[in-house]
Amino acid sequence: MKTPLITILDDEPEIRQILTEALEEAGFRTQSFARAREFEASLKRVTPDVCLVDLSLPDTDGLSLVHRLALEQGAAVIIISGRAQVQDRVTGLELGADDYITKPFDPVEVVARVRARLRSGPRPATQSGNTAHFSGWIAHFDRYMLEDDSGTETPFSHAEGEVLRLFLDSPKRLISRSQMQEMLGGAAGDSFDRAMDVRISRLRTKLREDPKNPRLIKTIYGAGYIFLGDVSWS
Amino acid sequence: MKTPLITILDDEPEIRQILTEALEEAGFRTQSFARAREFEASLKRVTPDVCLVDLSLPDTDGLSLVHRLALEQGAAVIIISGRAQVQDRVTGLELGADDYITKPFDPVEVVARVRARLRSGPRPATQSGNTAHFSGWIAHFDRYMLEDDSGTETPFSHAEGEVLRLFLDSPKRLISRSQMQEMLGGAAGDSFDRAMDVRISRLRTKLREDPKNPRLIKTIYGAGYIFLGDVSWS
DNA sequence: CCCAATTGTTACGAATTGTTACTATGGATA
DNA sequence: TATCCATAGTAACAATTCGTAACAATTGGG
Repeated sequence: MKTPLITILDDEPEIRQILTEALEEAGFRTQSFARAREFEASLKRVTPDVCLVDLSLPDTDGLSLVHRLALEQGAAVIIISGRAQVQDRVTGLELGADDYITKPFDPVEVVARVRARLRSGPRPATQSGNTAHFSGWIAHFDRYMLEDDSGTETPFSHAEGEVLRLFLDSPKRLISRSQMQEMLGGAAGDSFDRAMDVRISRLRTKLREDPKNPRLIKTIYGAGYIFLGDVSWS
Repeated sequence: MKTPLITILDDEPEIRQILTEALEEAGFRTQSFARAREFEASLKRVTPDVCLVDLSLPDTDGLSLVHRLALEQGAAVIIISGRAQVQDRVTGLELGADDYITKPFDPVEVVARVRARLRSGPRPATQSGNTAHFSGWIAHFDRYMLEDDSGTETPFSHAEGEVLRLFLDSPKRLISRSQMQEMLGGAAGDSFDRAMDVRISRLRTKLREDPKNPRLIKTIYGAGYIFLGDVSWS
């Protein structure tokens, strides 16, 4: 994993320096800018992992900048602002910021919040894609088609697609039976809903899985299922 | 997408009510709990999208709960705490919380921060904390596989994994029988649950242990078990 | 209405887990 | 040391959960 890149956008040199120092101490790469114009220019070349943005900038309306950032870039956005009213924080967050820190701040806390944002991974694409790649397969949810590594396509049904999407949205994590019931049919009422087993069985057939020796959908007896395999959406 | 589920864990009824009201007003489903025990019981059935957790709970150490939540569950964790020191906030975030809100809070801001967490999607599968090395063995909890020093892999079951994880979380410390009952099934109802012995016996078989001459799981007659062996997680 | 595709239901075999029963061991006591 | 008994190990059995084939119900198109 590359060392994450954090960008700082603030017009006060002192703030920039404090943040830069603290972040580099913590092992991150940093870039800092005083004005939005330069900041946006740099975005065309590199994509930071987290952006720290001060709202009170001379040359732009900070909020609209945050809005565009949050929408277009994959970076997490943390607002650092002197405006501490609840209303300010709420509008900042509603516009798409991932966190809101008020001045004066403690650099240690800023670093901790940056780490928290990095942990939660890259921001999901604004348009959640409907094509997923995993372990040699491609699932086209727009066409209900499953494509194997040789390019052969097999159709899958709506019910199968629901289960598959559930797995692809939470790979490498235990998904309990009741969670599946809730997210899919919802009618979990009395316990024995074997329909779910059958759905999974049919999906497994299409994925050419052997449940005794699963490469993708692993059964955890008494607990649920885990989807192994690295998923990327596009 | 179904309406997100937010769980609230706080021992003050008033706080629970305020948060429940605000969140339901905002269109979320909610569940609230006063004590960690009930909260954890419900986690076995459903996975919330965001957990709001008060740290000052009567029946558990809130921080370790947060740590487990963040590691094991896919839910985002927001700490709500009366402790407002920077140091408290930093340790909360470092342990895996996604946000930290101090009391007194404005419910509107809480809702905005919950929305921010939902935007950033489900927490990515925990890359770290799922693999343990010990005495030539490697336990892959993400795949339920046990790898010996020659690289041969053996699957272990959910029940075996629960016991193994308990040992690996507290190596070289006495683990009493009642502790195991409590942490695992919890169904310690009538006293002598030999199921635990059987679980351990089966785990020992997989670890190729001779209980007469244990290298890893040592029985302390009348007291419990001790896991010998140096464990490191990655 | 008929047909085909999809989905749910039932039934039975297989795998995992809990329970019982018996054996072995540890530690106390005389 | 010999004896007793509570505790632990585990083989054998029972109960639970899961996989899936076969069949029934539902849906949608002619």
